[in-house]
Amino acid sequence: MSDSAASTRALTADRESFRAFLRDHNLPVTAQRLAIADVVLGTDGHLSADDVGAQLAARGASAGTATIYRTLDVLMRSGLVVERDFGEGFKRFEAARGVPHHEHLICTVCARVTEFRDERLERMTTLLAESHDFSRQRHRLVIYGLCGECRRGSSRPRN
Amino acid sequence: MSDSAASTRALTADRESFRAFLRDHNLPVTAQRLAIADVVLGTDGHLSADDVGAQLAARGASAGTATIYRTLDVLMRSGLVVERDFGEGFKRFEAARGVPHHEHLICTVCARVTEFRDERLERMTTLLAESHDFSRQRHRLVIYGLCGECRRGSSRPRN
DNA sequence: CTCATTGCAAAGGATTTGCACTAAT
DNA sequence: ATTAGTGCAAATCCTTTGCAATGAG
Repeated sequence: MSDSAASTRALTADRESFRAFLRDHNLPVTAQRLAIADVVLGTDGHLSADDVGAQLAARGASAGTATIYRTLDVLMRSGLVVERDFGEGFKRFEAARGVPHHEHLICTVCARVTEFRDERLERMTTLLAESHDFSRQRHRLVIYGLCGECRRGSSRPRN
Repeated sequence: MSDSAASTRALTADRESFRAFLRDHNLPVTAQRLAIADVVLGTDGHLSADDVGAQLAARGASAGTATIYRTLDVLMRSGLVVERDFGEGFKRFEAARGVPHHEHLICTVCARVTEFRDERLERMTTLLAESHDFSRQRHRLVIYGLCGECRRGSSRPRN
């Protein structure tokens, strides 16, 4: 099975989940909501609100800025999308894809974002919190560095 | 020796470092710069630009918003202050106090910020980056949870 | 005296909100 | 028909910038 087939199938499932969420909450199913959901749930990237608008345009659809933000909010409340803040001055949105939690590696040259999960780290953060009289609820780790491609100089780094 | 005596001494040293930095870079030593430096270097908290303005007012001093931001920028370039983004929609500024790097624990009830440093974590992030073909430059870890006081219910939690 | 800083106000970018209009149920 | 959603523009929040007036060296 190809990656795109897998992602299409995942998208279909999530799309249905979103419709169900809207129905269960008596929220109208609008073309804009579905289009925005398709964009965000159908990508494994981390999109800004602006990126979502651009993706809509690329697909021949469109939605006002306010609608994009409002729909992203609905998607977050549905649990299908999570919000990320990498300290760039704006938020990014990522399909939750049922993944419980993961960390991010960000390339300081090309801004590529890579995800990973590590159990030892999960345990370590719990212990670290406890040793400072905190009870851990969640954590966020971002590692900044050079990705392989940029380090090997495929394109000349600017930093 | 009391804590306040220690922090006053540290403040004096940092204040001098800042004057030296200004001199070395042919930057005028102004009353505003010194007042802002005093506020930020004399606190071990994490202040927003707004907090700095409020602290200035509390001390009978004052500076325009632009000057506060511009001076915070000078302080960061001098290495005496570091910028933090906890995803609140604005930046916070913290006296570097010669500490090379540390993580943050944030209480989700009272917003208290506690700092700590852990060598194993430093090493682990390097290894995690390497295992994903990244070369680590720096990282940021924030653990959210309940601080001891809030957990013990000194004041009733809202979460 | 000369050049950088200051403060104010205007400009900016990201996000939110008010409101008349349109569409879903 | 109702009720909520949509788009636009105005408003907000944090931060930066332009520029005339001010102050440091």
